Amino acid sequence: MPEADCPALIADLASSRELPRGGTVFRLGTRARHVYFLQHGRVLLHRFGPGGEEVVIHAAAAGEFFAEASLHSERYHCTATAAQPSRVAAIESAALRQRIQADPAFAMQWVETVSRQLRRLRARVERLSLRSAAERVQHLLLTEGQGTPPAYTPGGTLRNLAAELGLTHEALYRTLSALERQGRIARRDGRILHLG
Amino acid sequence: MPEADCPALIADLASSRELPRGGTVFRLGTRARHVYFLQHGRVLLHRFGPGGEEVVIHAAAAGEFFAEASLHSERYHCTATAAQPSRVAAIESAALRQRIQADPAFAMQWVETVSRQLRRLRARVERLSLRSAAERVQHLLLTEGQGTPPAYTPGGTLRNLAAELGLTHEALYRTLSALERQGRIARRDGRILHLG
DNA sequence: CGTCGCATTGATATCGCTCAAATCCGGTGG
DNA sequence: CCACCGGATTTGAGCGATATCAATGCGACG
Repeated sequence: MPEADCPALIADLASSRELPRGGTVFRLGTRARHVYFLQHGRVLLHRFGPGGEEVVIHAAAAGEFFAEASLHSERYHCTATAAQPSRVAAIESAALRQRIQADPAFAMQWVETVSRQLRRLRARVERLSLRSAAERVQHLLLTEGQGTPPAYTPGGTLRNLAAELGLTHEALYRTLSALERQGRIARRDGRILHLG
Repeated sequence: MPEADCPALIADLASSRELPRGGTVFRLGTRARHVYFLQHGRVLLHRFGPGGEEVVIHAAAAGEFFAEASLHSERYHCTATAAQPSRVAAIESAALRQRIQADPAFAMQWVETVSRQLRRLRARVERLSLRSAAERVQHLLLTEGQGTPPAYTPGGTLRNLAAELGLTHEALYRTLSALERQGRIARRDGRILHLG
């Protein structure tokens, strides 16, 4: 099971909380006291439409911060619940805000943390805008791959990867097989290599 | 033509530059001297694969910052070119970094700017992960709509909206018609209303 | 050893893409 | 004022890629 430590940056401000499946991290309308870091599991941020339909705004994955907006907002604008048994680190917004204002070097690091996420997310949006499964896979390899030829190591299972690519797992399996048959990618011990 | 002013926050650090279609904003590997704000037009951030295939990492839209990462990076990791005649405001990274470190209130505002983008982008990723066109439209209305019932006003044309939703314009037109026929949405003077 | 989840492959249905054409609209120039 | 043009909007027909449903093998784990 992947277990991500809260970045050293703010480890001293964080306190961990364990949540069962379905557990609530925070609720819409309550005071925004904490920013969170997901150590493991899966947390959904969602809202409800007028008719009661659930709308997922963000599915946080292990190793990510979420609800950073509570730094700048009085109350939460959505509800967060655990879709799986999860462990979250809660960081007091006030303390974090305080430190950003008091420690310039820390402020830069926090900006960097957020900016990096932004960049990755933009690449992901671009990837999801591609129409074909093969294009999405190749975009992933070329933007997230390391070394030459670009090699990508899925963080979790291929099923998870499929979800991240906006595909069903069946579609991803088939696409990988097809690309491999065409000699455009290769798979070795869990990694995916991009060839010409 | 939409013309976005550079946020007052940093207007005094910015200097505008006009670009023809195809003009280069910055190139891969050159020194990361500026962060940019796109006033109007369209700028593509892209990289090239081993075989020379272009990979678009981000398509910046009017009113957005781009290349914020140059605050934390020595060199640009991609190339940016104008896909249309565009106007960009260039903000010196060094000056911006300087101000973040010297002015705590400014630092908080910059963090807020970036965090807000992050939140919107996450919602967009979630939206693009939905399989059906109707679901994407309703997600858009419920997450980006204002008032009750939620009303959404497209920034540009429906064609542009279709691209943002990862659909062809034909698919979007048909989906809107179908939803309207089913009484789930209504369209009045350019706005789209979500009903039940 | 049974169960559970992941990986994989097959068959079929469906939704959205592609190509095509008609209309509308604002702007432009004669 | 009108003819013309380009781009947006809208609707149609057909096809293909991906979702969906289904089944199997496999490894981990209790």
